[in-house]
Amino acid sequence: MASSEFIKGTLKTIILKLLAENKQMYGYEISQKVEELSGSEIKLTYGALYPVLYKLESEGLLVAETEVVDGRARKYYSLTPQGVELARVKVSELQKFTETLKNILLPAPKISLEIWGS
Amino acid sequence: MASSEFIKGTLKTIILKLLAENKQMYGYEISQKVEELSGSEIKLTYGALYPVLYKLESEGLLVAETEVVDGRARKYYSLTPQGVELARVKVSELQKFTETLKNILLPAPKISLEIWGS
DNA sequence: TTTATATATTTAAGAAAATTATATATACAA
DNA sequence: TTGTATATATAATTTTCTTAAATATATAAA
Repeated sequence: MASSEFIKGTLKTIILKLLAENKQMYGYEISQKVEELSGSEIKLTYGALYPVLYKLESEGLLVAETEVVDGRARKYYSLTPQGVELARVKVSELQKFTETLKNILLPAPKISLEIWGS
Repeated sequence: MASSEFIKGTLKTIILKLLAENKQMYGYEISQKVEELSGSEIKLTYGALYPVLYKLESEGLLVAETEVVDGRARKYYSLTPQGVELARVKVSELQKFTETLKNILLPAPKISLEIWGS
């Protein structure tokens, strides 16, 4: 599983957003969903995904519930009220950040004196 | 100097972009420019900025030239041809990534059966 | 039947990247 | 002489991610 170098710092927010949207998801499902939504551009590594889930759980932002489906164990995660609120804040912050980034990455405005002079 | 957690992974690209745009900049100037362009949202820490500049230099992506201005030393950096090319590629990749992120962060489309049924 | 593929979680080891903190040095204004 | 702004450098630490490997089940193909 390869991934874009740019996810760094955004992973937690992406996970919170997906859980806010879907109420209940398991780890594997989250990684599939991110791949789908990104047109295969972003592929979460499990080594990154699961530790983030455990950390969010330890911080009381989500709760886990294990179920056995088709003979395989699945751990469903869902946001606590604090998790819902953090998702709201983080998504908003990240949206603002991407707007800022856009401004920085915009081609430099080439102000031509000839326009002003003509 | 505090900073948004989201810069992680984008710092190198931001620096390359600014240098591609301005031909010649020194470290302090880069940090000021990022603060200005981001409306003070992003504040680079020097502990992050300078090591990135040294690494880019060691990779042959930029060259440094020290000048003394007003009794203080300044190190001006400018891109090599390889640096110019990498800036082009990285900016393009990051723009694509922000578009992808936007799609993920978009509020979930709420498809109502009632619309289809009415 | 055994091989490959897909599903699903866990975790260790290491690398990369950033934060925090500190040091050094000059100019200038209060 | 004190504080603020300018300017670079770097060490120590922490965070975060990648890479890799282990475990386990279901199912389809060969």
